Amino acid sequence: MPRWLLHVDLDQFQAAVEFRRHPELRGRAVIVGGNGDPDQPRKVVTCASYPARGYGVRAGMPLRTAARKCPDAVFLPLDMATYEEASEEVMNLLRTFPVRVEVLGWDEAFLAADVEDPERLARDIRSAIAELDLTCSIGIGDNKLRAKLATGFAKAVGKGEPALRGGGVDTPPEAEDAGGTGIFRLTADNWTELISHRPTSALWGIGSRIAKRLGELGIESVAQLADADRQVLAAEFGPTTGPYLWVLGHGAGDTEVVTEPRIPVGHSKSETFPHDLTDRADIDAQTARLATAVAEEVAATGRITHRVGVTVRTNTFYTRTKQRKLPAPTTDVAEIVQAALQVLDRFELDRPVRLLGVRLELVPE
DNA sequence: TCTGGGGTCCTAGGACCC
DNA sequence: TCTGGGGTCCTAGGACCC
Repeated sequence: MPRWLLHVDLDQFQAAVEFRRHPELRGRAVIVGGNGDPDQPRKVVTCASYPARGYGVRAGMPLRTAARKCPDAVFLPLDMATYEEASEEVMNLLRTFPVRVEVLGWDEAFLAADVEDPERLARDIRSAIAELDLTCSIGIGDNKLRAKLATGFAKAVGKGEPALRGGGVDTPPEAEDAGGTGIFRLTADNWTELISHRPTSALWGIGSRIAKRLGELGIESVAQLADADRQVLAAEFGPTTGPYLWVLGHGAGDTEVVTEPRIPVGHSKSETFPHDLTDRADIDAQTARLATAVAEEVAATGRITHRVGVTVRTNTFYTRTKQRKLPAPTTDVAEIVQAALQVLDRFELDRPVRLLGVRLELVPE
């Protein structure tokens, strides 16, 4: 039987979870983010319901901007614990199917399935998820890249979303044929037709920076990337990244699905303060607080820290990170806090501080 | 309308050692 | 006196993703 990759992506996840306990909000413009106060500065939209997106509200947008674009929206505070629980529920449901599941985030997973009819499997999965009062879109592909991009087409159906980043709002004819099922298949057979004319930024793994640098090499479209000289790409982007970009252009990619949870390589905590910090004692105290919290969380997992990094963002948004290897790996919270303060001390700290962050890197298990 | 929080991986340059 | 390369560790910074 052929091996298929499915990419399952929950629709408007945090908003959808909120709808389960606030059914009266279904179909309304709902914006989840911050503490639920649209006037809260320096907080952004985590998830906007589809009706809210109709007003131009997007994830990552300041809450105040969202409030202006959509004054009638209902603003809800983030409730991470509830989303995490809902995510677990979904992932466990996916594991009941004859598939191997790789969790990609709270609202996404890759599935490897050996089946003849992947659309039928996808329909069954969508029905099961509907039983949880949630909906999802499913991309079907012959590798992870194509499955992931297929989800963009699946979402475009009936929701009026752009099919792909930078890809415009055109919906492929096949998607129309699918009748708004929220399922789409992208393979080597339709890759060229659907993807090759799109900008390189439509690819998963190519962001705005790399797209810009490719553009400077005269490479704008996916087709041009596929035809590019690998030597040139390697010279510009390095021996690993360069050839990898070329592979992306061909729609080739990984098919391996890793079911084991990934072992974290680090753990961090950062905070943007409602008002900039100018007092050195405050900056020290906040750094110590973040370091304590993150060190305690790491200690609770039994992992050992061997590097400590501190990030400082000033009011001009200038952001820098410094880090230090510890003399010896440790789980001692006080030692980690001291190390963080010593790293902090290497910064100039001559401007108001907007954000502080502490990151611990962990000894591999 | 000023721009969140939590991750991963790659690259480059200097130090240091053989 | 002057000059090799290779390998590894360390830090800074960049880029991507959800």
